[in-house]
Amino acid sequence: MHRWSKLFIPTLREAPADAEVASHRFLIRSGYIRQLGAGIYNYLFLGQRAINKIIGIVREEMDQIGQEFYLPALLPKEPWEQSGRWTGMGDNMFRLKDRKGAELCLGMTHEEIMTTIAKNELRSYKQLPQIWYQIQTKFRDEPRPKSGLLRVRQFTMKDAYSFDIDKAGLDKSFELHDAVYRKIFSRCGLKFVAVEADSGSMGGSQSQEFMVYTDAGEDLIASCPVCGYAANTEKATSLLAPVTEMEPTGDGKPELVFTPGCGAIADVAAFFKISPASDIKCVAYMALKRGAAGKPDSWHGVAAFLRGDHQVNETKLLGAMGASELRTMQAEELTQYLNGPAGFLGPVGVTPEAKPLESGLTVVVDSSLEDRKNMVCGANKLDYHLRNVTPGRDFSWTLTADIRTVNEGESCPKNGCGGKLVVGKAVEIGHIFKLGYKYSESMGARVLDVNGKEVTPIMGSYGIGIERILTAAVEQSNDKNGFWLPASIAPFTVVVTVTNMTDALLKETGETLAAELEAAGLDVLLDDRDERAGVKFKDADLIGIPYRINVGKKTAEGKVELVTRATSTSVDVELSEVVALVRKRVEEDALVMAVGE
RNA sequence: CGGGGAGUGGCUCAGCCUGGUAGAGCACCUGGUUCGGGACCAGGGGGUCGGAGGUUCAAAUCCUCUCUCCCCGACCA
Repeated sequence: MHRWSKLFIPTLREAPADAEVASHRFLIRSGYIRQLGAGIYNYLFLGQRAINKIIGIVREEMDQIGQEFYLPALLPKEPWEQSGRWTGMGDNMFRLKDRKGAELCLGMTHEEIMTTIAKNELRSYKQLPQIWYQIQTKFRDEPRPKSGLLRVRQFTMKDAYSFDIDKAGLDKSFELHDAVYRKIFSRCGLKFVAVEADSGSMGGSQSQEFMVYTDAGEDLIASCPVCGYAANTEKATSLLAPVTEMEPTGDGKPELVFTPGCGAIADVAAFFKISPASDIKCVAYMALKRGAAGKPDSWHGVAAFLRGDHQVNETKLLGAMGASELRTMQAEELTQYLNGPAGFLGPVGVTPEAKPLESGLTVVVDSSLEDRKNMVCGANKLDYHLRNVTPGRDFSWTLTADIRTVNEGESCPKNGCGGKLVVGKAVEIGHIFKLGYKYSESMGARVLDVNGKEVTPIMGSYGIGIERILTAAVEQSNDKNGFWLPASIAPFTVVVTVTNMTDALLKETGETLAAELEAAGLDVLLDDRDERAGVKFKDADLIGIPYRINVGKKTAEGKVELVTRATSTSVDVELSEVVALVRKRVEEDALVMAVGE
C-alpha cells in the first residue's frame, strides 16, 4: 500500500511563471515532472507511474499484432548513411563522437536499424509478414522545445515497423495498426480523431495521424461535420466557390498600371477595386533538393503563385516539387530570378523551367488559378502591376498543383457532401505510415518470393508518443483546481483521504479501507499525512486521481464519501459497500472508453 | 535561426530607473494552539542577486561579453 506520508509528491501551490499550457502547469504543480533543461524533463514518482500505465496498455495491445524488441538509442553512423538520412535529418539529429573519433548519433527514430535487422536476417517470403516494435527513448534536437512535455528533446516513443511481401500485405499491416491504435487511445480515455496526413518527402503513400483536439496543439485539423472527412491542414483540400465578381475589364491584353505603394495584397485589391481572390500572389522561395547518391544538395529558385486570399502550404509545395526544404528568397535572389522587388512580383515575363528544381526558376501555380481570366498581378517592377492577366495565355509554368492551405468555411472536398469545413487545433499522439520501399531498397533488404526471385519487402512505420498521451489526457480533463485522468492511466485509481489522522477511528478506518481496496485489485493511495483536511482535498484534486474516498465526519455512522473528480460530485456510501462501488465505477468507465472515440 | 521577454533563498515576485553591501508572501525547521477546502501565534534556517570582465571609494543596481530559460514564427511523437 502506498502511504502519502512516505512518498515524494512535491505539489506546488503555484506553477512556475513560464509554464503556460495547462498540462505543463499541472504536471509540474502535481509533482509529476520537473524540468531539467529546455525540452528535458525528470519524471518523478507520479509521472513515471502514469507513464508506466500507458506503456502497459500500449504493450498489451501491440503484443496482439507484433513482437517487442529493444534497440539501442546510441547508434552508429553507417546505417544512416546508407539511407541518406545522416545528412537528410539535418540539425534535428543529436550527433556525437566516441573516443576514437567515430561518429554516432542518438536515435530519433529507428527505420534504419529495424531495416538493418531485416536485411541481415530475413531471407524468405515465408518469414513475412513481420511486425516489430519497441518502446524506446528518442532524441531530437528540436529547434524549439515548448509547452512542457508536448514538444521535447527526449521522449518515449512506441515505434513499430512492418515488413510485407507486397502492397496488399502492407495494407493489412496498416489496417492492423489502425485498429490497435484506436483501441489503445480509447483505453487511455482520449477523445481522439484519425485524420489524413501528409506523407512527406519520405516517399510514403498513405499516412494517418491520430489527434486530440486541444488549444495547446501545434497542428491544425480541417474536418467536415457532415461526412466526417478530417485531414491535417498540411494535406487537407477543399472545394472553392467560383469567383463571381466582374472581371476588371473585358478580355484585353495585359496592361501595365502605375500602383504606387501598393505592395500588399489589400492595397492592390483596394486600388483595382477587386477582391484579393482576383489578385495573383507570388511567394518566392529557395528550395533545397537533396543530392542523389553521392551528389551534393543544391538550392533552386521557386516562385509559387496563388490567389491573393490564399496562403501557401509549404508542405504541399515541397511535395509538389520533390524538394526537402524551403526558405524565403533574399532581395538579391528576387532580382536574380524574377527581376522584381518584393510586393510587385508576378508571373508574366518569367521563364519557367520545364522540370522542377533545375538551374533556372521553378514556377508552381496553384490549381485554383488554372481557369481564371483577367487577373491582377505584380509587374516585376517597383510600383507597377499588370491587369487583364490570364493564366496560360499570358504566362506559363513548370507545374500546377494544390499548394494552398484550406480555410475554415470552405466546402468539404468529398463528392456532393456540401459540408463546410471547420478548422481546429490538435496535438498529434500517433502516426501510421506506409513507407513503401524507401528503406528496404536503400539498405538492401531482400527476400526470395514463391518463385525464388529476389524481391524487396515493403515497409510501414507506426509511432505513438507515450508522454503525449499523458499530456493530451491532462489537456482534455482539467479545471482550475487540477486535472483528472482515467483510471486506466492514473498513477492511482483512488485516494483514501483521512481527514484527521489524530482521530484514532478515522486513522484505523482509513488503513483498513485502503487495504481492502488494494485487496480488490485497485491502486490505492492512502493520504495518511498529518495535514489539515483542506490541504489534503486540494492536493487530491490536483494530482489526477479519478476517485477519492473521504474518511471523516460521517465515519462514526459507518459512512464515507466517494468523490468523483471529473464531476466534483460526492455520494455518501456505507463503509461496507464502498469497495464494490469503486470497482463498479471503474469498470463502467472502462466500458464507456472501450466504445468511445 | 529571425523577433520579443526573463534570470534575485525551493516557488511567486519586489528592489534596478536615481549605486551605499538584499526583502515580502508561500514553502521549510522548532514549540504551542488548531483540525472538512491550501490555519494561527512565537521563534528559526536558507540567497557570493545566472556567469565573466569593466567603471567606481562602493555594483543586484551602470557598461561590455557570455550562458541559460520562456514566448511568437520555419520542424514533428
